[in-house]
Amino acid sequence: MERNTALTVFDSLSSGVRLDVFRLLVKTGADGMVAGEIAQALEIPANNLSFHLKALTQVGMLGVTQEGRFLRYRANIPQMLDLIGYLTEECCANDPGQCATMRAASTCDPAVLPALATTHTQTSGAF
Amino acid sequence: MERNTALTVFDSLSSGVRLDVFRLLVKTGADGMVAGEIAQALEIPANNLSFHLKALTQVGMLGVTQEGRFLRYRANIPQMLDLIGYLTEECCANDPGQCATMRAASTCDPAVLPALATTHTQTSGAF
DNA sequence: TCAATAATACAACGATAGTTGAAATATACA
DNA sequence: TGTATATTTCAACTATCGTTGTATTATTGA
Repeated sequence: MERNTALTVFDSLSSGVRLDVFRLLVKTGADGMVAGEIAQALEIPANNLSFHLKALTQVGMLGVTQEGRFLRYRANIPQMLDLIGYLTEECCANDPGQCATMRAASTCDPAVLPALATTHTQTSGAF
Repeated sequence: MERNTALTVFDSLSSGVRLDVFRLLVKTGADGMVAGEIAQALEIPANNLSFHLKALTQVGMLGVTQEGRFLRYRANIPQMLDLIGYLTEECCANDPGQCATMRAASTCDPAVLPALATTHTQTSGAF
């Protein structure tokens, strides 16, 4: 992923409305949701939601398909993964052993995620 | 991770300076870097860098330790993992099979990352 | 103690983002 | 064709962010 893409994506996720929308669509996966359904689920005025859907779509985090007079939005999971890859790039260049527990992150398995916070300890003790 | 924490973290990563700083410190891992080294590496005026270091520290993405008159900054890797977990939460609630290739994301192994973009295809064909 | 260095704090300016209300486009159905 | 619905577009206002220049704090070493 290019630096500027990552910047626009992070910016797109720094709004409460857009973060809620994206996470909702991550959960629905390939099914996606129609704009009206999203507005109803998150209780956001249609025009305001439209503003944020456009922003998310322009940065590539959402895809759209028309269904009659409805617009169906879907999360762009591959781009989300690219973003994660960009952020974690060379994260353990100096000490590969430090990264052992990071391998399991960004998983869909809820059983794996809770363990991360406790198993991954920094050697510096700064936190 | 709480919603508001995720928001402030995403906001902190939506600035070019801060994204560069954080990625640099991710690479140095537990060693971290002194403020002056970061300023030199990224060619950023000291006062401006200080502004962004403070922002990153306040949202918990960086940790600081004093070494004489130097301040050493380190990336908060566990929080980065929490953020990734928050973003990808329940990402495949409806179809666990879709998530198979996502398991490998957020890894430190450079051999794994390039494969993600090609192996993970959406069933919708929207992208 | 005094000078030099590392880093932060403050003030001010210009630029950009988010929300709201009103209007417009486009599709569906009678 | 005409009306209702889904969604977007536009204008305007407020609020917030990032950079720069200047001043300040804190630590080191003579």
